[in-house]
Formats: sequence, structure tokens, C-alpha cells
Amino acid sequence: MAGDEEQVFRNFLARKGRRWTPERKAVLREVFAHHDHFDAEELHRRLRARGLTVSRASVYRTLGLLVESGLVAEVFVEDGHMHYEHVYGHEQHSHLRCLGCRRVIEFRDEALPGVEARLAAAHHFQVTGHKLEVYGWCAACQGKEG
Amino acid sequence: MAGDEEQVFRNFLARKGRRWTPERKAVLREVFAHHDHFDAEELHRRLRARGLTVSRASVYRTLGLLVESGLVAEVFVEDGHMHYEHVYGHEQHSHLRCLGCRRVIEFRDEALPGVEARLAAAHHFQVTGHKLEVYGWCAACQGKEG
DNA sequence: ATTTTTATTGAGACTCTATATCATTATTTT
DNA sequence: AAAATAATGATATAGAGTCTCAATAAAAAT
Repeated sequence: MAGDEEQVFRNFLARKGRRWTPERKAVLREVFAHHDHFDAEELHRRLRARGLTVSRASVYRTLGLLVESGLVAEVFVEDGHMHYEHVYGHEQHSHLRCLGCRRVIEFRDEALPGVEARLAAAHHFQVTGHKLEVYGWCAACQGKEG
Repeated sequence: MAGDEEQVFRNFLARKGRRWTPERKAVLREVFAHHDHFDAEELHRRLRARGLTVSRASVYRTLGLLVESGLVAEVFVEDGHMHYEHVYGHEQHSHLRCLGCRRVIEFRDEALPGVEARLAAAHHFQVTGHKLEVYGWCAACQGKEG
């Protein structure tokens, strides 16, 4: 449900004996205000641009909690740092990346749930998620670079 | 074929107008001397322990070339830095990771080639590879942490 | 073989991401 | 309202990875 993420995060915090603060609220809102991938510094900049004063330290700390809560996911490392996306309220999806233009296409494939199920059974794992990234060259970039 | 990696790397370098040097040879050998995952600093330390003097800069540079050549793959980020594995001569595989004990289990799943093929067709991509990581809690770690 | 061209190396400086420290402040509990 | 304790922000610190550049070495040209 849209908008529900605040309640989910508050429940998560309460369960862990952590507190609900204005800073965490500001970060949560900013994270769910856009649908693009983002990184920690960009998030910090956007908050400041809105006139919200949340320190870098708190941005990083809150981001960690959001990932732990499952509301946000680490997507991939690019340019030497992590990139994220919010996942709550969105179907699980994977990423197809072009090695040339670095464009990212989201996709869903019906085979993945089966992979998870087989692994859970074979290794007695309680599988909580997966991260799949397929890479190659998009139509426009094929032929470039050797 | 085992041992072939040197020829593959030399061909790769030649094709790009890059040179075959003692430093690159030392790095290549060390990378293929073990079957575990490793990181750049560890690789550098192992080379020094063998009495081979290859600078950090050259280790990082060579690692980049090895990844580009396809002989080595970036596996995952842990503890804030990248971890690698050599892949030449090994069947493509994915990783199942326990969030508790951090154990990594390699696996192969017959569904992945199909996923690649579908994406290639649907998006006119020339798919060169994928990275799949499934995570959760192993039998021993289930119940730990909330 | 010698010379020329040019990629590579190593040392260290540097950038940047991310975390740790800690006194102060704010939230929650009692 | 007071006590307990988690969170914040400013800054320091750690660590990964890249860049610079003079010196060197590999490959190509002669």
C-alpha cells in the first residue's frame, strides 16, 4: 500500500527498541519521494535542498536501517559507491545493465521464484531475497568497444 | 583448460595494445593459485608474502584488466570493499549467502540461461553475463537476530 | 642490434565513501 | 517530572581505490 512505509518503518524501529525521530522521518520521505536509483550523498543533498537539516552521519545511519528493514535495497555499486532503491510497494525486480551507456532496465522474470524455492529446499535456507543483475550491450551500444 | 588463462590474458592484452609484464604475470598466477574469493588488498599481501614486489597500484590496475578480460569476476561487496573470484575454467555459478554467519554457498541453476535468452530477445541485448546472489538464513542461523 | 615509441611501474599523494567518537540533545519509560 | 538511554551533529578517522609523474621497460621500427 502506498504511504504505508512509514508505519512499516516505525514498527521495525519499535521492534528493535530504536526511536522514531524527525531526521528518520525526513530521510524516509525523501527516499520514497522519487522512483529512481539514488546514492547516500545525493539523498543528503536533496534533503538539504529542501531545507531539512539532516547530517550526513544520520543519512548513512538511517539508510542502513532502511535496508535492514527491507524497505530499501542495495542495488549495485557504480563509480565506487553503493546505489539504492526503495522496494516497498514494488514488485521484486532485477536489473539489466548496458556496459556501454550504463543504462539500466528493470525486468521481472518468472523463473526467479522457482530458483529461490529450489535453494531453500536444497540447503534448508530461509531465503529472504535475491539480487540479480544481467549485463551486456544494448542494441545501440553493440559494436562499440572490444 | 587449466593453465590456459595466461594465454587468454596475453591475447586479451595484445588485442588492446597493452603489454605483458612480469607484474601482470605475478598477479595472474596468484589469482589462479587459490580457489577462494579474495579482495585486492589480500591479493597484494599474498604477493608480497611470496617475495614478489608488485605495487598496490599495479595490483588494482591488473585486477581491472582481469575483470575486463572476463577471467575474473566481481562477486560481491562485503565490509565496504569488492571481492573477486577467478572464473576461467569454472562453470558459471551463483552465490547463496547466509546473512547470519556470512557463509557463501556456490550453486548452479538451470533456469538462468533461459533468463538470459529471454532478455536478449526482448531487449535486443547482447548479454555477456549475470550476477545472481540469493540471501537468507542458513539452517544453523535461523532464529538468530530479528 | 639499436633506436624510437609508448605503455607500465612504483611511490606517494589524494579523493571519496563510510564509519567511529563523543558531548549534547531528544525520545521514551518509569 | 525525572531517569534512562538512544539519536544527533560535528568532526575525526579509516579504508578503498585512483591519480600523478618521473623513471623504466616492453614492443615496434629502423
